[in-house]
Amino acid sequence: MSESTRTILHVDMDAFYASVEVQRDPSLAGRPVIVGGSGERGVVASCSYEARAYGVHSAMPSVRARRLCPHAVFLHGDHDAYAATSRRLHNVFLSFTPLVEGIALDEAFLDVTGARRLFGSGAEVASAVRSRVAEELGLSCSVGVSGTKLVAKLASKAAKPSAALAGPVPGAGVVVVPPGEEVAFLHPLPVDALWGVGPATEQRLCRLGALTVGDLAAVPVETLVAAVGKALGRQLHELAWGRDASPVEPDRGIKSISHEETYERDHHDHGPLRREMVRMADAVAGRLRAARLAGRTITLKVRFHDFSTITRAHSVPTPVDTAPDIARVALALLEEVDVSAGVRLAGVGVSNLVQDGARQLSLDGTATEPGWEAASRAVDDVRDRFGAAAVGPAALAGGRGLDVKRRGDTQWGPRRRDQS
DNA sequence: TCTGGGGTCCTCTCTCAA
DNA sequence: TCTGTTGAGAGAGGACCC
Repeated sequence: MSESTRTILHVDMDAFYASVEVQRDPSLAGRPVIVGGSGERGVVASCSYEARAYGVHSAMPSVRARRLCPHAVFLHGDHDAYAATSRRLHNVFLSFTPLVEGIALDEAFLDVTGARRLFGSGAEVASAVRSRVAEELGLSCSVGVSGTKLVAKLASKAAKPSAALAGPVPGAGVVVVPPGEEVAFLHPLPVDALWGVGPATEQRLCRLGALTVGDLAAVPVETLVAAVGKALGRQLHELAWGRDASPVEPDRGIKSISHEETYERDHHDHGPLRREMVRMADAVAGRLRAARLAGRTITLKVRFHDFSTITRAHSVPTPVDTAPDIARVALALLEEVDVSAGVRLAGVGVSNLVQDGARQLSLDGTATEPGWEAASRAVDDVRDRFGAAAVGPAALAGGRGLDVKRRGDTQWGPRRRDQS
């Protein structure tokens, strides 16, 4: 099927986390709501359009958001609730097409090329999706329609509501960029609208005189490659001319699983960081087993007081999925790092993943630490029945106790001390 | 303004083996 | 046996995305 005949939707929920919170507590409707980390090192994950009217936006430090909008309702967020809503959303999408590629909890690409006979034109499918999301979830979304993923995504952005002090101004809801009009749609946009252009690349493109996508399209591909590298240079050249044949991929496998945490106060000794390694290894191991995965490469991440960040990785011969196996490597890597300057963030990740059943046996015919595997499954069973804090590594007993971090618990930075 | 957490991908460098 | 080349793989870090 040729690229021009594809019909791709990009569906993007409007202020997703904040909207779910308003749904859970209707008294928040019409008020500025900010979801994110509440501590001094937290950031905004999502905010309502009422908060955006004061200049608040996602990824903004919470301290600054509080200054801009002191009367806002600050919520720490509930990842599990957002994930549950996201699953219902995904089911709505699947009722239109099996070709659904989730990008995040609140957005997805849908290839509805095969659904047009049943549901009508791209614009009609988009309207139907919006209506179904509103009916079944009580939430609003914006939809972009085009023949390519990039343009569909930019179109959904153009369809969004906007913020104003008098209240949110509704957007178009659906924006369609018909075949043949992609270049005219793209060229007036700033270069950072393109995938792969962040602050660093934008600077380099600026030096070439490319401020808009149209400017960029006029730059010879060899010049682009020399400026930003082979892969990105070629990709930007194609995107600037509206060429993007990347398919909607429903099953993009997980490549890595990691856990990291920013601390309210810097750590200057190995002691507390060793406990953190054990705690995070336990959390990562639990998620690996839940996904029936194991991994060979364990990576330690450390961010220092001055925000400089290092990673140290080590690969083991046999894929692992138990906390002791992961912690052993992470602790060995940690010992090689001088932490005296102050560590604001530490993290543990596992990559080079294989399906649990595909794990190879070591030379003596056994997987690593068979005893730990049985113990880990038992821990999973206990946690399924009694909660994450019911059981944990002995090394964590006392102190912070069995405060085993699960995904999303401190997703947006440390909490304020006056919050539990 | 002072920067979270969870990811992916790319590039560069180094090492090791053929 | 020694040296040079080449390619693969691992590790580190940067950039980007949501």
